[in-house]
Amino acid sequence: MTKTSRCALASVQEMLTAPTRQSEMRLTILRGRQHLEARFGTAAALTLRAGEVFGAAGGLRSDAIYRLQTGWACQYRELPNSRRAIIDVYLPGDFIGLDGLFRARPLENVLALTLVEVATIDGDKILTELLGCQSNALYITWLLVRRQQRTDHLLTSISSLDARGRLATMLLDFYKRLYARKLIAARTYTMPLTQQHIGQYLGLTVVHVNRVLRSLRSDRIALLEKNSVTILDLERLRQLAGEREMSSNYRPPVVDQFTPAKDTGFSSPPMGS
Amino acid sequence: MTKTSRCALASVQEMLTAPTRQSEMRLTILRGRQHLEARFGTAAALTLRAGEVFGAAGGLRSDAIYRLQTGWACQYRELPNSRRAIIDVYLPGDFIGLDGLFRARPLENVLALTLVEVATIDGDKILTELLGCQSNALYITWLLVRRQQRTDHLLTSISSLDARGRLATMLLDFYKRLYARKLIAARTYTMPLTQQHIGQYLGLTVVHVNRVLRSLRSDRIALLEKNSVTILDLERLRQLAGEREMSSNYRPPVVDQFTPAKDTGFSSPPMGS
DNA sequence: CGATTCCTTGAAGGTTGTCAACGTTGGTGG
DNA sequence: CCACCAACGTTGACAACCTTCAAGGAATCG
Repeated sequence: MTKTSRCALASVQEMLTAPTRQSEMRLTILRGRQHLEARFGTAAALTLRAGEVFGAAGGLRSDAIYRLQTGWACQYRELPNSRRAIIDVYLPGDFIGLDGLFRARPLENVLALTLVEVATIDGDKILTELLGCQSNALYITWLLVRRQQRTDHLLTSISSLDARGRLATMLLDFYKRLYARKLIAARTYTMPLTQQHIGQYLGLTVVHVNRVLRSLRSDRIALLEKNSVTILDLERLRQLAGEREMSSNYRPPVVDQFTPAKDTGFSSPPMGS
Repeated sequence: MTKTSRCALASVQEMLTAPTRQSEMRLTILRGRQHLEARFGTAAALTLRAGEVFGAAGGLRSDAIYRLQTGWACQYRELPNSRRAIIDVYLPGDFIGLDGLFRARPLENVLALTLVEVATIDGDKILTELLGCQSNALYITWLLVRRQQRTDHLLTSISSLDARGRLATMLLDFYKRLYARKLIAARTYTMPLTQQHIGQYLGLTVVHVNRVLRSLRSDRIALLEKNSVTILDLERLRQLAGEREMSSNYRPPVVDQFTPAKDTGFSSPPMGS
């Protein structure tokens, strides 16, 4: 623990960097995940129909925490315009409302996109309590950072790609997230967003979303019909989304280390052609 | 302090809502803030010139935490396009790199926009350590949520407003943030972003930013020249930004409760005409 | 003083939004 | 079972917004 011993190790750590140092942190985070899992395991489950708003139903307190067990949901913001912007889409396994400490009212702006089952941890100061334990705090921080990264990604996509690129990003994104949780195995998935929703998510009009989807279809890149997405040409989709070309030594980022999947093991979707 | 007395107060708390219940949490968070302040007080200060990238200079570890003491900085993302999207702008007083736990390398994508002074807390597992204390964890969570809210706001603005609206949002935003920290008192402030940066921040081209700025000037709404912003017609600026009209009982949101300002007291800018 | 970066302006063309109309689907009640 | 309705999807024409290309002016720094 002396200053000198740490310095002596510095160069070694430099070379090993992440793997070793992270491994102990990983264990701590995993403990946090297990703890939160256990909490949600015994939690009251709530069912919402498509179109219902979280917090409107049920006497939920302002700082409840949710975990989406099945179904999709989204968070939105409204402008006096009567426009609506969708800022995040939640998939099965996602946590919702971790920012609840700083809300005044119950979650008003989260919408069920399908029939949805949510586990709810209610309580007056639940977050404060959870943050009292280091491993929980680490896990919650990790979850908040994940959410931030999703938003940053969407923001980048919207502010620097055209409609085609944004659509490609979105389709790819859902694919990766679903795959990482073992919710799909092939390049097809059901996506309950309506074209209206897609427009609100990507900052486009319904009409234009429709046009671009058609062009993606006619170019045999991707297919969306009846809530079902099929990726036909992954490589071109990635190009459109502005992702870097794959080199031989490319290692896809591990995106979902700490979200429990149906099956443990690898967590990156097959990206090869 | 008995359970019954708290229950008896429940209905009263309902009416007062936030103030009372939050007050104890506020104290905890404030302890966290003081703790972090103290940490940064003794921290090494680093100086960067405009255009320099954080983490490039100095042997900073991957999970260092920064606090911007003076100057502006921004965080960006790059696309293979060779395009660049600015996803957040940091003002004096802001913390940078709290998501560092989950980075592999030192902060590469934060750029000094001016001459910048940053206090740095370096160390192998500094975040893990900080999260071990409840009040720190609460404060850090609060900071992460603030950052998320900024991003959400920007995202909403970009995805549902035209260029005029986005510019208005940005000008208003900086105004509010600077005002809340007592860094300005009037409706004028210096803003070191170049029009190129503004374009990258709002998803527009330089040329168009220039044109829209000109139109805002000729409509006597706002003025930007030589890194100096002057808000001429606050009410119209707010309308453009899509903010709700002010009603008589409108209470502006308190945005910056826990960031130390030059002076304690109120923290919402004057919004009246 | 040159060189670089930033700002400014015009003209042309592409992308996206608006408006309007119609087709399709799914649910509901007679 | 059919008629109806509402929500969603689809298509065309046109206008508005924004980008691209190009070139010149202004400011800043060595």
